[in-house]
Amino acid sequence: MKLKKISATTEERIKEAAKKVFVQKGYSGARMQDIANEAKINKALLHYYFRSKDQLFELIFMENVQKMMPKINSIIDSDDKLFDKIENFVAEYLGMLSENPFLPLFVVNELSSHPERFFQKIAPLANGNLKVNKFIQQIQDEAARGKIIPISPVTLLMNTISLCVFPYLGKPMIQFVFGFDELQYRMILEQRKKEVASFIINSIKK
Amino acid sequence: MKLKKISATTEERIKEAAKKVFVQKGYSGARMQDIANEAKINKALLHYYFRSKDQLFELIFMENVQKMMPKINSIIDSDDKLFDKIENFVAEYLGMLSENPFLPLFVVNELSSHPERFFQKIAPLANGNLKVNKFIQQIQDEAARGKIIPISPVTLLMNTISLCVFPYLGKPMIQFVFGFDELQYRMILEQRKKEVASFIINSIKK
DNA sequence: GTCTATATATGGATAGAC
DNA sequence: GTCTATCCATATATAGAC
Repeated sequence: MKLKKISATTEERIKEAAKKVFVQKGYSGARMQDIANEAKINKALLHYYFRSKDQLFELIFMENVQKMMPKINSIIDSDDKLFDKIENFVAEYLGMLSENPFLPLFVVNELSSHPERFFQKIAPLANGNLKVNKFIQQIQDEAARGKIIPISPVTLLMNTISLCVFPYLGKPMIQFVFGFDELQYRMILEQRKKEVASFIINSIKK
Repeated sequence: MKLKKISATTEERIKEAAKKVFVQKGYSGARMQDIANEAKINKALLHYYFRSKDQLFELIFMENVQKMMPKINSIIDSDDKLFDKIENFVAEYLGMLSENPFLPLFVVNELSSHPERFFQKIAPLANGNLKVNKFIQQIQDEAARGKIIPISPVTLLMNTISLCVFPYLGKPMIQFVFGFDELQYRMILEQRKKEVASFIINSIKK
């Protein structure tokens, strides 16, 4: 019996490969040859599908950045109670990160080294503005009711994101400092899914 | 009256310039020409002082990584009480970061994109192992005495480092998401020096 | 030590055959 | 659509004058 085509289209293979290489090496570290090798195709074909390195990068970058915002917004802007919201946020965010472990470094790194690329071309489309109004109100309400300590919403959000994201950004550094191997580190990341929310809630609970 | 030479030696100027450029653009993003311009000298002179880009980078990288470890160790390994230790650690660490705001991205980025460079050549010298024994003992003791919730020392340290470092790594991202300008962000970073330690202590205190 | 000029290598991009 | 061969710009590195 004839098998259905297993391999993805060339275009898809290139995008997969490009993501892998860009994420690993950053824009300027990545070589078109690396991407071609990774996709097991010829270098010229990259240019056939995506005119230039710049265009290929922008596409990959966009596709991946855009994944992040909507999810975050829908949680931040939900009607859940504050503690539930924090738990949902952490669960959702860490889940997304464990599926895209290199995305934060990719974003942070390229945002830092080529801010102009981002702010000129990508930011206008990405609509990066968080919907924080409801969230701010909740924090103020809970503080007024004496349920949590007074804390600025920005601080709370920054701390939450820090606790979620840093272990992915700092993976090699942390592994080095603590001496963890890959398996150990994966277990630690897994365990954090349980720990992080309660760490945050503890710190603001009265 | 004859003034003492104000300008640093050429070698020093190159190192300053190289740090600035490498930190800003990463290894592969940095151009020797950029460094030469920054140091206001000729490109050839770079090679005269430091044979190759690779060697220059390694030197800069090393010098900066080595700054981090000893300080951290001396605090972690001190005889201070746990809460004091956390406060000292955060104060010291955030102080260091505010003097070297781009160092974390530099380290994390290069560690991720060129792990081989680091692990082969740099790690053996840097002696990255944290002295955590005393710290572990303290946490276990305090938990046994019911002063803090049970928490793994690794988790506590990772969270602490996350809360300190991430705002520097994710600066452009956070600025974009929250819409902060430079001044606002600097103020937020400044404010965190007061907030972070108590956030952590709150979360583990019973 | 510092410069200008140049050699050499690398990597993005294109031409043209199939 | 996919390949090989090639072009061309850029960047590292060196030679050699001062």
